[in-house]
Amino acid sequence: MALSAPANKPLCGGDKISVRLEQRELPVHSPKRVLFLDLVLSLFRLNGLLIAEGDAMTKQLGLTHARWKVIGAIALSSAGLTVPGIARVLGQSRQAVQRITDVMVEDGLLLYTENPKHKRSALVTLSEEGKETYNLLREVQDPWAIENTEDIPTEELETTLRLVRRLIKKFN
Amino acid sequence: MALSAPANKPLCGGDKISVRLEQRELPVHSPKRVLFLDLVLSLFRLNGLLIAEGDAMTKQLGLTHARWKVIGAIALSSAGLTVPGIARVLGQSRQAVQRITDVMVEDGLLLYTENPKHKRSALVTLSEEGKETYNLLREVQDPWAIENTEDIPTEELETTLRLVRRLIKKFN
DNA sequence: TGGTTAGTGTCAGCATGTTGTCATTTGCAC
DNA sequence: GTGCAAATGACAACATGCTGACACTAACCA
Repeated sequence: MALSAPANKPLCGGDKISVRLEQRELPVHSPKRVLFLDLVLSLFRLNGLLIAEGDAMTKQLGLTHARWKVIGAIALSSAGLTVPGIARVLGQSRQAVQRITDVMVEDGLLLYTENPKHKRSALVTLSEEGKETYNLLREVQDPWAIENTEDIPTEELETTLRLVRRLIKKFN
Repeated sequence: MALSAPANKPLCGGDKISVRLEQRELPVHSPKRVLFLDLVLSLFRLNGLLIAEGDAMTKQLGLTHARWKVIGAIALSSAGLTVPGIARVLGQSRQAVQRITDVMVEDGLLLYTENPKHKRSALVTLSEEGKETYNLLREVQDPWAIENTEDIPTEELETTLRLVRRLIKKFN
């Protein structure tokens, strides 16, 4: 096995090794089933790659993927979000989000502000520093998004997004 | 916020809360860019949901997502895989895979067998118990795959898979 | 009003994954 | 054959995420 991946980077296939869903020792099923399982496996890989992309992209900003996800969620919400609210948006446990936001408040990126609708559950907002960071995030994220979509037809993006949303709804 | 998610489950939105990529305080960009960022966020959520699905599906088998990913990768490889090989297939670091396989060997699911091509790097194979587990895995996975695709046109699955693969190649 | 149910904060334990580091082995070019 | 770069194994530190548990608060209904 002579591959050229750096020793400590996630080794993200795509080189000589590629997995196809072969049918071995088990009866063949519908091609759609194979298609779907193949898609699921590919989604796992794409997820990892996207996180790696984001981390590389935001390393200079001192962000990690957990952090820019939170910043993005807050920045995109018009109404204001609580910790469990962010968790719902990101599809994670509230405990996981709580831990991240606690550290980010300590680091001065976020603020807990009073929530008129709930005495205990504070609203999480961007501090001035957090807003600046978000703007910097946008500055690297936008060119990245544009660059990666310029050769992809809008219709394909729409079809994919629709299917992904459909699956999300299904598993929700 | 009156939601009905169990207290300790990943709170996977989709209910009243939905994030749309609004443009606030920043110039509007191409709709494609918004589409793409929306897709990325959705993929994060779908990834979490798929893992949760898989975990729920395989809980009775005593598997976790890290484990059925490994079992699946080994079962689908015709040539035999080393630890770094599995890592490449799954798009993860070899260290992470090594830890999982070590435990799975201890648990009797996997075997390290001699690798004629490499003195130090053993081939990871399924033990008898591992093969049984894989068959059980297939028994729950296949109906799941069929159930979740019966109302989705094959062409959409193909378009999505193609796009996902394209992105994988791009980030690889 | 009082009670029940759901949502939230908090702490702890554990599983997973990345990165860094270093020694050792392989493979390849010379 | 030698030497070097890449691959691998091994260990450690750290970030992230899930689950369980328990107390407290909010919301809702009879």
